[in-house]
Amino acid sequence: MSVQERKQRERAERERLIVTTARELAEEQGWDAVTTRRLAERIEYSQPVLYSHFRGKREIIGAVALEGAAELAAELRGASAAAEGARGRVTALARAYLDFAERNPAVYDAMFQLDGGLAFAAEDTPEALKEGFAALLETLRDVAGEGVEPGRFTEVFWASLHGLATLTRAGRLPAGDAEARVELLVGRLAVV
Amino acid sequence: MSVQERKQRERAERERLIVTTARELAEEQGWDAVTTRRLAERIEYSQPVLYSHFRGKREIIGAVALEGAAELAAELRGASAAAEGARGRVTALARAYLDFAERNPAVYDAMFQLDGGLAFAAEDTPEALKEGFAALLETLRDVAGEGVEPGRFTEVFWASLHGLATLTRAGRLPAGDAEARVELLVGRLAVV
DNA sequence: TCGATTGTCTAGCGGTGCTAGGATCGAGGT
DNA sequence: ACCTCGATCCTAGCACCGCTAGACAATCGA
Repeated sequence: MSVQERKQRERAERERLIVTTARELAEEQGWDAVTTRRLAERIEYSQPVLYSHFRGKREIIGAVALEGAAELAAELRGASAAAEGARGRVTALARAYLDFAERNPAVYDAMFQLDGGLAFAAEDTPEALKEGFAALLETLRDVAGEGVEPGRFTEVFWASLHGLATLTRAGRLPAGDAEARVELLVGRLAVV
Repeated sequence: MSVQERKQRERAERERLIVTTARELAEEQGWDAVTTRRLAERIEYSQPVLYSHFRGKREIIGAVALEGAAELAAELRGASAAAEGARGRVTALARAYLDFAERNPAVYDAMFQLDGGLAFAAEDTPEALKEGFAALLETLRDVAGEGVEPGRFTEVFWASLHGLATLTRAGRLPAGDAEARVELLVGRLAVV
């Protein structure tokens, strides 16, 4: 059965190749440039092989989004763990979130702007997405304040970060004062 | 010169027709359904006439966005003016903003999610967009708090609203608790 | 060694945004 | 009243998109 195992492994590797290539291409030239033809050319296969791994382009975006969600969750946890004090952890968390969005705009788009066919806030929400929310919740629960549900507080805090991330990147907010906005946001929302 | 005037008027009317039809179609079936062919068919002209009014689809989206921005600014001013007290005005403002986004999802997308080719936070930012920001600023300056630049506070507040609006509509946040989130956000951000 | 299965490709479908070039029509001058 | 000519609009088509059917080659089990 070693042959089948090898084939299965090669197949899995190719699937990884597709996802990472899609991500690279998206980061390089934006998601508009990620066409099935270009993607196929980059991985040096024909278009139809993409459809033997994924149902369509949407699912490829979803795979990139999932990969990104896992990374984001890990970075958030790392940033929070490295900081001191409740307030310090929250600030580090917010910085890490915005930093991730800025360093991986295409991945961030795949997660939150584009339709990757992923379910949110539902039963069949993929584990990686729940992990991301959980990573936020763990740190934010300490600063939610009296009588405020940690989950709800996390939603609001997350939404604010998301708004800052998207508006900044779209040029809707002046790029320079990002740090000042974070300070203001954390200072007001977090109850120390 | 009456003939030329009539033609000019008819041309302006047709341009209005294009924009309102694009908006209708987008609200009905989403922006993906707004193709130049469908749009042309609805206004009962051929495709190329669209390009005699707009440089391309992007500019049509931009025109819808501009129209929406003017409406949003007016609604925000109205809501704020109808409420009592600094805190009450801010809450009314936030509700009005989120309400607009929910009632006009396609227009909101045109303004903030899609590329309408509009400049933000720059010199050549269209008047309607500045008006929208100004409408927020007028009410929010009263609750920015000591030593906080009203403009920066408005940016943060706006970003939070934007995050709530987009995440809620994309199903990323549970739909039911919108009001509770607004209360929490306003209660924390606004300094009364 | 041979049939079956698996894997991959070529070619093509209907759709997209956008444009070139020809037909039509009406205003203005003679 | 007619004719010219410019503005206006449409037909047809380009290159590209996501996606798929069907032909073909390679590999496996008997």
